[in-house]
Order: sequence, then structure tokens, then C-alpha cells
Amino acid sequence: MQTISAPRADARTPVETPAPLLHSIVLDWYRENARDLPWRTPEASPWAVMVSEFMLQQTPVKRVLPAYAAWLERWPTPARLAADAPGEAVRMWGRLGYPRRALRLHAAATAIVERHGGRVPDDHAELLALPGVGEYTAAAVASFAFKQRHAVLDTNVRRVFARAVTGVEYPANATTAAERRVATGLLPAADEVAAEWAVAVMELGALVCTARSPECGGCPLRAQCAWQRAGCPPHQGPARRGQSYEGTDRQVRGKLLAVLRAQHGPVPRGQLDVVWPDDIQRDRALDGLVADGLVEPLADGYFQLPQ
DNA sequence: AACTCGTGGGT
DNA sequence: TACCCAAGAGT
Repeated sequence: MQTISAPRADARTPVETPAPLLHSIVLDWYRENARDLPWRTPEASPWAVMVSEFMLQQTPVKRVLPAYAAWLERWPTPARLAADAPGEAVRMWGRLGYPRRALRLHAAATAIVERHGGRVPDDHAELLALPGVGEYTAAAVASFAFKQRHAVLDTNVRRVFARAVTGVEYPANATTAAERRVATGLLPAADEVAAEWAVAVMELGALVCTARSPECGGCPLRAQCAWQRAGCPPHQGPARRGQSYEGTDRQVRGKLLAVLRAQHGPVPRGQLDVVWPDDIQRDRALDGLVADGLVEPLADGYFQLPQ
């Protein structure tokens, strides 16, 4: 039986919690404390779940909520999005950040229409083959939208397992094979239970077992948590590389794209030149946007969102 | 495997 | 105030 275990000085008394007990603890907690999120309602279509997952890649729930509602109002199906220009997706993306996600979501909608008759596929491999869908998103859509049994390893789940199972404060920078083994080993046998377990562990990480200041006092796993039993040792090793932003190409790209989003139709270069004083860096950023397909160059020094 | 890619809120 | 961090993906 899969168990949760913590290192103990006395090897004769290992601390192990049977997986079924863990499941009931976390599922009971979830049923009491889950947030009411629109993509979790029974009415949420697989497409709605997919839209939420794209938006939630590196963007907090609070900022996704209004964008999610507006997006689905305008494009309730993949076919409706695919019928519009990719630039409209970039415009609707607004200030969610990482606008390439908007482009990829549009490309995914197009692929869904072309390859799957306009319906979001329920097969994990077919999901994974869609633009912008990686290991996490494929598992998330298969689990949340189709109630399948998959290890869903996002930053929240990885942190919960790092602490509760492995006994360290933070997981490694990239997902490891060991983490996949832990997650798979703890997966409940039944599909629907596994799907609820996945969202429940994620919610625990989002609300209680948070990165900065976890509320261990209110954690249902406190008695079983390996990190807690080890005395909450602080993270060892190099800190995660800070993502500096001020003065980077990313900031310039953001400013350029903001001008293009606000404008309907072609924008003369002069309107872009004013957002950043350094010609070299501004040109590099604009070239990058064009290379990424986020901006279309026109004749006579005009630019627009991709048509 | 390390790096890039936005934006805003929490501490 | 300066960080840190957020349901990652692609290269």
C-alpha cells in the first residue's frame, strides 16, 4: 500500500499514513473549503476548463476571473475562437501577461476544429499534442474536464508533496521523475476520486500550504506532514533565480503590445517609438514580437496585431 | 538544462 | 521598499 512517510531517527517506528486515510483527510477538507470557481461548476465545458487552464498558467486566480468570463462570452466554443483573427485573441488577453498564451490558445482552438471536429479531445496524448498544452495542462484538462485519473503536478501540488511527503520546504525547480512517482503512487484507484483528489491537493496548496507563509496551524495534514515532523527545516540550496523585469526586453515588449492592443488597425512606427527610448532594445523587442507572431509588420512602417 | 516570456498583488 | 510569487510551455 502506498503510504506517506517521514524520516525518523528511530527506524523502528516509521511514521506512515495509509493513502486512503490521506485521501479522506484531503477530500473532506476540500469539500468544506473549496472556492467557488466558475471553471469547477458542472456547467463548465471542457473548452471552458481549457481556457481557464491557459489563463492560469502563471497568472493568479483573481486576475483570471474577469478575463475568463469575457473570453467565454465572446468565444463559447473552439470553433468560434478559430473563426476570429489571432490578433483578436491577443487583444482580448488584455493584461494577463505572457500574451503568447493567447496565440497558443487560438492555435489550439484551430487544431481542435481541424483534428477533433471542434470538440476538445479527452485523450491525454491528443491534448498534449495541442499548442500551449504541456504536461500539466494535458493532465489538468483530462482530470478536471473528463474526470480521468492523472497525476496533476502544478506548483501547488508539487509544494504540498514536497512538504507533506518528502519533508522539504520547496520542490526542485523542475518536475522530477521522483515527484511523478510520488504523485502517481498516491493517486486514488477510481477515476472520479482521483480527479477530485487532484483538485483537492491543488486547492490545499493554494489556500493553506502556500509558498510564502503556510498556515500550518489550519492544515488538515499537519499531523501527517513530513516537513512538520522534521521541524520545518528551511529550504537548502540556491534560491530560485529572481525574475528581474525592470529594463528587460519583456518590459519593452509589454509596452509595445499595449499600444497595439489599444489601437484597432495599423499603427505607425512613431507611436511605438515613444514607449521606449533605447532604439536598439526597442527594435530588438519589436523584432521578437514579430518573430513570435504577436505582431504583423506592414508596408511603410506600420504594424498591427496578427490578422 | 537553463532561459525566455508579462503583469500585478502580497509581504 | 524591493523583492517574491503566481493552476507553465517552448526552445
